[in-house]
Amino acid sequence: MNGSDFSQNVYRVVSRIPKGRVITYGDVAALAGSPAAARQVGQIAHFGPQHLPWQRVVNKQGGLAKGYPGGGLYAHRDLLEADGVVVDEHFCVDIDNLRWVHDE
DNA sequence: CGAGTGACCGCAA
DNA sequence: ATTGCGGCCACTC
Repeated sequence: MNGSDFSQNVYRVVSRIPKGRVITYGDVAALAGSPAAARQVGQIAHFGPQHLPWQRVVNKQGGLAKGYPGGGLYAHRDLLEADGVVVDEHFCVDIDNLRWVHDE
């Protein structure tokens, strides 16, 4: 039906991320239907809709996006803290504790 | 339409 | 621990 269900799926998953929670690119990709398309999630985040909370999407290490607009990690960090997420001086979040798994 | 690039992940050496 | 490679899909040249 659509030329890119994957993108549509990603939009749906990301838009469902609760505030104060984070998710990994790999998890978004897996929920979107392609567990190995984590890379694509980043591409969609950059070219996709800007009204989605991409700030809650981080990598497996809990590290923030390097290519984030505005100054990369600095902009990303501010947005995460605005959501109530704690970011350390190494631009890492407590992924093991805040990781959202499409359950709540 | 072909090739290169990219906000990543996982495995092998 | 680090480095290298393949894989996935969308976008730009």
